[in-house]
Amino acid sequence: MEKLEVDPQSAAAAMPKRELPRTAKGRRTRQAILEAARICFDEAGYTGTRIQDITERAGLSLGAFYRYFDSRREVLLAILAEFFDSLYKSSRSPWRADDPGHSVRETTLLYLEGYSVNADLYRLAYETFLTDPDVNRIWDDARHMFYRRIERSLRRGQAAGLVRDDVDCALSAALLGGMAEQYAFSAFVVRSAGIAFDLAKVADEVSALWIGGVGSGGPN
Amino acid sequence: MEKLEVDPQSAAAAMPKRELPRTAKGRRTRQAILEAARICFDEAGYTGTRIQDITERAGLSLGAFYRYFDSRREVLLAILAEFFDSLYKSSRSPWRADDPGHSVRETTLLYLEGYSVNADLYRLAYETFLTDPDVNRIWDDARHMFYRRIERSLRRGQAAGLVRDDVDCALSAALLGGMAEQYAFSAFVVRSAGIAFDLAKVADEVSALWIGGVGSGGPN
Amino acid sequence: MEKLEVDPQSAAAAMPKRELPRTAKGRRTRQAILEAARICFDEAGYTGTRIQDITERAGLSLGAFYRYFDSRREVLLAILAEFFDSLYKSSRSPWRADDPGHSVRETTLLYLEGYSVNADLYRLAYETFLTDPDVNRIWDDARHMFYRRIERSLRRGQAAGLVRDDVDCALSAALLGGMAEQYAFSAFVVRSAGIAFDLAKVADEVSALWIGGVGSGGPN
Amino acid sequence: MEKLEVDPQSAAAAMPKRELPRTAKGRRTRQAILEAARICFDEAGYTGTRIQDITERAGLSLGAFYRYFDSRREVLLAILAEFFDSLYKSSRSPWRADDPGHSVRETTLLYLEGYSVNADLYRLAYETFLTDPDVNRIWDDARHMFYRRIERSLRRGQAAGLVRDDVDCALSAALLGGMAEQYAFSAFVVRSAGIAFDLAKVADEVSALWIGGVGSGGPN
DNA sequence: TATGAATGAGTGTTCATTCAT
DNA sequence: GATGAATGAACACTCATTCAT
Repeated sequence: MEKLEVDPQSAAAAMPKRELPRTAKGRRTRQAILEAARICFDEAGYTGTRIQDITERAGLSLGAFYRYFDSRREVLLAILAEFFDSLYKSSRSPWRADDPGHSVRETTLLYLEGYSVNADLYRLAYETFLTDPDVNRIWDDARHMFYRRIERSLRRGQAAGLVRDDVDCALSAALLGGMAEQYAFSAFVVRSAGIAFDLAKVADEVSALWIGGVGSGGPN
Repeated sequence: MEKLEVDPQSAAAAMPKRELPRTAKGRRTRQAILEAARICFDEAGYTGTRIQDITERAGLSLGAFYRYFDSRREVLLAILAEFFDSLYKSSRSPWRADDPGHSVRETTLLYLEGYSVNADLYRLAYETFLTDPDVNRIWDDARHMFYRRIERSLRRGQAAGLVRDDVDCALSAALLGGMAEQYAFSAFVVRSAGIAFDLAKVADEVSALWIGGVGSGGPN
Repeated sequence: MEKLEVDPQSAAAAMPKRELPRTAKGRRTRQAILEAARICFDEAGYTGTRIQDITERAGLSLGAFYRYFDSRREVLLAILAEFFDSLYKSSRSPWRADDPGHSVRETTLLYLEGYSVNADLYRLAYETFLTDPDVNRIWDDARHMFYRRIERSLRRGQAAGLVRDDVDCALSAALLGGMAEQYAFSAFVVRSAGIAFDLAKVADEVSALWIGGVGSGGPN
Repeated sequence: MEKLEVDPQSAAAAMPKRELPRTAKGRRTRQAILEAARICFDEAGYTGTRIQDITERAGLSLGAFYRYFDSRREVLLAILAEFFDSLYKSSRSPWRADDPGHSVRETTLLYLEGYSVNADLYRLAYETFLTDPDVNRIWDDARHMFYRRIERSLRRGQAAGLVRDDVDCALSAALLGGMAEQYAFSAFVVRSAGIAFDLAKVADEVSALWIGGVGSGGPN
């Protein structure tokens, strides 16, 4: 049943792939460019990064870039596509039906920690999604995969009598999921001074709000 | 007591003010530039808008721009500062202590509607806040004013026994407020196909989650 | 009857005209660029001329170029279109029906002299017509206007019994016209050492071949 | 007497020869490059062809090119030199002194057909002769060999009383030869829509103009 | 002999900004 | 106040050529 999540329209699949370099040296160079680009984007932002900045950091000449990518944008997409793709794959935490609160806490904590570690990529996505339809799409796909997982949990909860019947699972999933997402945004992207809590505490609070918010008041 | 909200660091106040034009004609021209810029930013994004695009749309020569602004960025800040400033002033909906659910619903709906109407400005903020510290600051200020209002409500609720005592009001305020904000983001900025609900229904659901999430189960 | 020659598809008319500069200064600058370009193209060829060469020779900064033209190619077309257009207008030498030999000599001499004076533009055309369809077209149009004039003369000659009836006027016009054109090509474009005759002598010989070649042997 | 035609300055002889590859495989590769280049030049023009285009079409790596040629220009010269050299050798059609008209017709037709078959190479020559002195020279040499053959015929004609004594043989040869050359240019290089006659008919008309143009009116 | 990775000078083009009118 | 011409730094991208394997 989980197979439905293997979206054939997945992020990476949609890229206009230029075939990978044949030699090992070429593959190493391509990788070096990607890594250098990620660092440059993090330091100076996407707009603030020139192609030459990337190649310089990678210890390459300017021209080398164009053997592997057509444009700065293509690097951006390669980086983000791979990242969002990895989210598809890695977002598997076991769900304990007997203890939803624990599961929510666990999932939320993992999510926040993952976000924190990759905050530079989220920042990159925020900087570019408005002007790049492809970024917008692959990111939104990832987001909805995340929401759909919550939605399925809510439905299971309704079936088990743990979740109120009047809850609209799709909408609530977006709202509940958005809670953690927006928190991460404020904390790790905006880096707002006003939002600096311990992640475990945040996960606890999210879990409490969630359970209370949708819970039937029945056995939880 | 509301005086605390009159932030001396308020958005508009922080702008490096060039004094307004003396003549009425000058003021009209300045305004025309601002309006043209907002349209251009909406159509082509901030990065995609050249100063000449703005003056052309305003029916002016390129040189005219520099009589009123030093740079495109200054226009951006003038537009966003004024907008976020207006949020400070307009966000006053009466709070009915006897019916928190109604108040949350009402406030949320107003928020979403206001977001929807000014979605172009939120988009503009999303495009620029990462590369422009001033945008980041004035936007984050506005956001926290919003969160602090929620926080105060929660504290009042705790005092009245309506809100569980173990709720961390500051954190929960951010989480609950973020729920609506993230929804608006998905719906009006990302314009995600997967997020298209009736705003009233969203407000209802937000209210339900909210009340359930923090409610003491006592008289609500 | 001559109005038929006013080809509405004329060269200059087909150009994607960017409107001329409004101010006198602007018009002078545009003209300076055209003149500088013509010299550069003459000295270094079209391919050997960089846009910066043009602006430097015109005493302008590089950026100035783009206020008046979108590309080097546009300058090329402006120069050649105007030139071939002027050929349309200037190619009017009176025809003396009583002395065709004289008329041919006269017309040929004018043609060769005009070619010689503008040899740089013909060279420019030869360098570019194969890669630029517009150059090919406007030049071919000019050439055929030239051929059609000969064709009309031949038809008049046939009507007057001066030209053999079995002469195919259209084909012969191209062949006879081509004689002078190819001579000019060798002499002024190729600058072949083997082709250096006095132009008056060439005109004489062309006339003799022409009259003999198509003449009926009747009263000429 | 024909020895005069063995031009010691002959085209191919003037090339800065890099010795041919030793192995059979090497010779095949070199030939493959030449053939690929000819096709590329035909399809995209000389300017529009990159060295990589050539090697790709030849099924080789980019680096392979430099084992056989130093530059794109050298390939160009190799192709054109060989072609114009072959013209030297092949342009031998028997001359029937008793029937000059037939001979002219025959020679002209062969010339036009040969031009038509190798139109791509003539186009290549037209694209490059202005910027490449070597192309200019080897082509002009070929052209003048062609003219000199006509000139000799005219002299023989004068000796035989078939050609008017006042004809300047050298000049007339260029003019008469130019007639066919210019026709071929219009038809096969410019590909002008206005010039599409049957080649046999063109040869007929050329012959008629030629005989009439220089003929003494004596026994022809 | 052949490969394909790497180089870097060269050039077109954009666009914020200044300035004379 | 307004115009539009002029500037020039900045950057993307190309491609002939070299070289290690």
